[in-house]
Amino acid sequence: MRLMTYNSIYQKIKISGNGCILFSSDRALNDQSRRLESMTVHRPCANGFALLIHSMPSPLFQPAQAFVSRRNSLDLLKRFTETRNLNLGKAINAHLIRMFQLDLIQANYLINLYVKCGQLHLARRLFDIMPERNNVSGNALMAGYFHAGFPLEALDVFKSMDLSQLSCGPNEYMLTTLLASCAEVRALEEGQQCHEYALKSGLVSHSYVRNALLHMYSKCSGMEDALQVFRTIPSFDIFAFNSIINGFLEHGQLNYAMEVVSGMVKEVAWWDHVSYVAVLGLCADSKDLNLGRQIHSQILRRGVEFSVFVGSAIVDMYGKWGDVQSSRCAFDGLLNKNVVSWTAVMAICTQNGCFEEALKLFLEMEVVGFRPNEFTYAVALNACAGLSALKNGDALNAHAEISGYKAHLTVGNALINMYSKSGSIDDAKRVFTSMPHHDIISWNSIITAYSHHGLANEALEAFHKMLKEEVPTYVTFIGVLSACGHLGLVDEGFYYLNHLMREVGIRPGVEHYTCIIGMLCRAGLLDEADRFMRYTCVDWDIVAWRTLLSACQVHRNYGLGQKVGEHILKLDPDDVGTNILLSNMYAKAHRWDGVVNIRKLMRERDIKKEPGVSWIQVRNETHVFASEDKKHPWMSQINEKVAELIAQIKLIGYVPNIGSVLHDVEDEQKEEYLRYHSEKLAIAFGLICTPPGAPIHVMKNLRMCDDCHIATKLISVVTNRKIIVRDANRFHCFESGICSCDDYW
DNA sequence: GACTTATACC
Repeated sequence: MRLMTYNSIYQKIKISGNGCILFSSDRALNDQSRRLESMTVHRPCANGFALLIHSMPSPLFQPAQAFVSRRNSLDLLKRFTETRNLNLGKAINAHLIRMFQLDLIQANYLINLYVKCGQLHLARRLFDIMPERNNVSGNALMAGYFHAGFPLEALDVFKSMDLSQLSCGPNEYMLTTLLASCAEVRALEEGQQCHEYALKSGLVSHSYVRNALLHMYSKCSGMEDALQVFRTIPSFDIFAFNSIINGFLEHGQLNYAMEVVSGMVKEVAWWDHVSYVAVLGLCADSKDLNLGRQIHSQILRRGVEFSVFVGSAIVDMYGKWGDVQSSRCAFDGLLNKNVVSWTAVMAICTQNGCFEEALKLFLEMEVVGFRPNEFTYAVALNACAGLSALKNGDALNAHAEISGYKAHLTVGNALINMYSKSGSIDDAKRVFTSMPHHDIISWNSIITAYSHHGLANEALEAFHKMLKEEVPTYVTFIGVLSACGHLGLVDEGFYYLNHLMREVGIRPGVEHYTCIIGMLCRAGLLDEADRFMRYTCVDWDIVAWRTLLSACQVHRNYGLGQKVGEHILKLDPDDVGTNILLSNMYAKAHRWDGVVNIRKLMRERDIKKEPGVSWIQVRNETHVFASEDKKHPWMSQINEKVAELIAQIKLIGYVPNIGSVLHDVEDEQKEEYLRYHSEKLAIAFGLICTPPGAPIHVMKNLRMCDDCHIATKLISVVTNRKIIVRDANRFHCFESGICSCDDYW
């Protein structure tokens, strides 16, 4: 009877091609056999094995004789690896150890199983206690580390291995993994050693090894080395072509990438979805709309595997062309979405200024159950930065902290940017100091942040600290030179421009030269700035000229201002900013004929001044105020507050700047107009809605007007509040009657 | 016997 049952179980499992396990306890046998008999045919092996193995620790079920044939154990391990069945894999592991059956091959199978189930620590533990290891054991673990994003650990495993254990040197598998890890950590020297070994051992003729070599060189060194390997490939190899295109793409050598693609066109039957991803990326970067659309339709026509990779690449391509609509459309049509495609579409929205849309997508993504990753947080924070949405940014900060992503560099960097653009320089600084590591982006972000907030000394101090750790970049010097401008450090500015930049090999661009113009202007050296612009061989843009014009307005140098203004209007007669600046300048000089003239020209050319709008976030809601806006539900309270504030600040010297009002009306009415400037309304609303002492953050789409600037300084005194206004140009931090811009903006 | 290469979001 007992034997029959054994046999029937054995046969059943054997017939289905699985394992064979025999136990001796009567009860166990009866129980198990009954359960085994009733098993469904679909997963007899897994269930049967689980029942038997799981019963083993119980004293009732002591196996008198448990047996898994070696062949069967390997079959089971293979199956459990394919189905990622960690528990049964562990059970076999326990069983084999108990039976003193665990040999090298089985252990290698197990390492692979643990690796594939994402249990690197288990793989590692097994690896460490193995009495004997070979190429396969090492490589299974190394590949595990590599794929999990720990290439350094993969290299460490290799270094820690006693190579005499390998009967021969590393085989083609291990060499491939080694090269891939070197590529990832940009270890050129080690990669070259691998190359030498590959040549000596003859493994270089192996296509995997060759492709890994090619990829390693394209990552760690120039494309020349990669091409040398590429030329040794005897026949068309899609892997190699894909790697070469991606290499050129990463090095920004788009023309070469395009050449390779042209060469691939006749082999188009062999393209795989990675090729499509690469070519779509090329079309995105080179703005080749024609080819991009062709490729997109070809993908649809040929029914190319529409992986998340291909989908995200299409979303990204349309977005990089600035076509948010098509990008969004492509995204909505994706059948396979993942965090990356969601993040891609959010990034596209953010890059094209659709910040609210990006934040909406972030919420939607969570609703449908995708967890954001570090890139998602970075993108969402950038969207907040674009909106100066401090509250949302704060919430995201907490969110990222809870989910453990705050420790990532990209998130830290995005937080610095968000806090800085939202007017909270203290928080930006706090994030920067609390970060365990800084990269060049972190440094650039904090330097630029200090600069924008007028904290030029801090910016330069950070810059000098940075020089001890990192090599400055193009962006670094924009922050540094604008800091020099704030401090009036003309000599230092020129030193950085002419010497330090050359020393580190950065060619100054128009942004740097514009900082120099700003610096000269700020120091009152308007004629020098004008001369510098006329005699330096720089492709000056409108922004640069407007910097000079704006300075003429501030310094009341109307003669030069008129000359510069006319020059700009020759370049672009429709430039709104210039027209407004000129008209303000004429108004300041009481040159009403000039004002009327500009307004007439603007009317004729149908140039409309963007209406002034200010906004403020209170308790997660954004309240928008336009000038002379009467729509806000709290308007009567706001008006009352404005009147109260004006009365208070008049006592300490406020005189309404009615000279700046262009309307052809009585002075009293002009004063009335000034009261309804959008920033005053937003500030008053902020004061009503926030507790005493809380800082007020207001954003404005245009440059803050002179009258509001004076008024806000005084309001910061009478209310004892810090008021931070981000206008079109910069931040103004009003505190105790002083503004961080030193009245120059 | 088992283990290996390239791709999308910052």
